[in-house]
Amino acid sequence: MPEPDPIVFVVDDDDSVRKSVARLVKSVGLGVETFASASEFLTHDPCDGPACLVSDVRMPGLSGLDLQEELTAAGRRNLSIIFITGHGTIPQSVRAMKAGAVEFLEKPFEDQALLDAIYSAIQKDRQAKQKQAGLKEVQERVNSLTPREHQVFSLVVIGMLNKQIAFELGTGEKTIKVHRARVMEKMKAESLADLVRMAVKVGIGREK
Amino acid sequence: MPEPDPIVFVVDDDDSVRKSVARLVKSVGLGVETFASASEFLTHDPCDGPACLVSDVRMPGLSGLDLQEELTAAGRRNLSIIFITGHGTIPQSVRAMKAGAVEFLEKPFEDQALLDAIYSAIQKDRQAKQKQAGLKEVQERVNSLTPREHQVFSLVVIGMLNKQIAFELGTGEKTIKVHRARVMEKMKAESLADLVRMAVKVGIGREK
DNA sequence: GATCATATTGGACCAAAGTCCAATGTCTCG
DNA sequence: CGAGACATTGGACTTTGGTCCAATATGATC
Repeated sequence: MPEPDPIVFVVDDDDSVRKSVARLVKSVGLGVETFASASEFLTHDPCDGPACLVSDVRMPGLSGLDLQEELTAAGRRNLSIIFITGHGTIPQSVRAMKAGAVEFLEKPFEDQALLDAIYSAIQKDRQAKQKQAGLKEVQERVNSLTPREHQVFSLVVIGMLNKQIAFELGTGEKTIKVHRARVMEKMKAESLADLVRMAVKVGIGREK
Repeated sequence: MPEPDPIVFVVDDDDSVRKSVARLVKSVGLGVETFASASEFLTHDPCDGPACLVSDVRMPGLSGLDLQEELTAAGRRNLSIIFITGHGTIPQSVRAMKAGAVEFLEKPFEDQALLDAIYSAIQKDRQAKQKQAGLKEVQERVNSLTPREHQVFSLVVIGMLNKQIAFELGTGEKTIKVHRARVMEKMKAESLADLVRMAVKVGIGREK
């Protein structure tokens, strides 16, 4: 499947900044979409492909930091963010970085500095999205398990024997085998090792 | 095993700052050790218990940021760092936070703000040390494996059958069983699930 | 040469897990 | 009420893995 081209979202109330950043981004062949306010950006649909956000800090209405908070609170997307600001403060930059921002640039900045940050942010976003896609895939398989299968799954991946599981669930060993086979099939696991790796991924059975 | 009391290391060239921070830290019952320069701190032995570092940014000789770099380069310890500064800049704070600093405070700051940062840093340090201890434990077991055992280990944890492993290594299935049993014993794994979890921890056999 | 760790193989046997077939329940839906 | 989907349970059998025993070969070290 061909990966969509990376898109850079630009949020700034200053028209001239939007335009100049957009021009810069386009000049290196990246896609760009601009927004005049944080709330405007928030109405935008999340995108599938790799992306990042370049946002001003100080804006009428929602600030850039508020926007960052909204995005992480919404949870649905973990967009990599780069802040640019004319009159930023250290507490602002610290807060932004703590919340996971990739870069915090003071105006005026070198074009290359912004581009470097953008490349880095997109790369980070790409990896995050990839990881999340894998996790979601596994999570869906887990959700397709019946309650009983889920129990068996949990006990199998912490190393319990069928016999022990049967005792634990108050049933026969033969029964567990069938459940176990269904789990392997539904989880698309080719081996127990596979299954355990998936369990680790979704955080099942960390401790005994 | 009783955990040692947390220690706060303070690095600042200003004697009065060292003293006032030390007093503050002691007042809440935490241990404290002060250093007048980054290089002085670097000669200090790494400590086992939970700890954190409060450092000035601007100092004669090695700066606080240089110190941070040295510590991460040395690699031996991942101390949580809190920076305090009288005349810091945004680029400095961004660099510090990118490098993993817990907090970056401008003087003057509230006592409580520093204490909050210290508690947070110690907590983070505790978790990091705990995780690293677990990892080191497993890594040492892996290192105790003979070359052949290591091969078998790698193949077992990606889900291959003894028969397949034997073919892969050009030897008999019976032999693999012996190696496999040794691996389980040396790795102190009680089950295959256990073994796979350890492999995930040390990053062996992520992909097939 | 003797000792030790490592790698290798064999046999006999048991335990565990996977496979195939069959049979209960327990739902919802028409 | 019956039909069908699904979860659940069981028996008989095969394959795989683990365990106990023992044995050989190789290389390094002392």
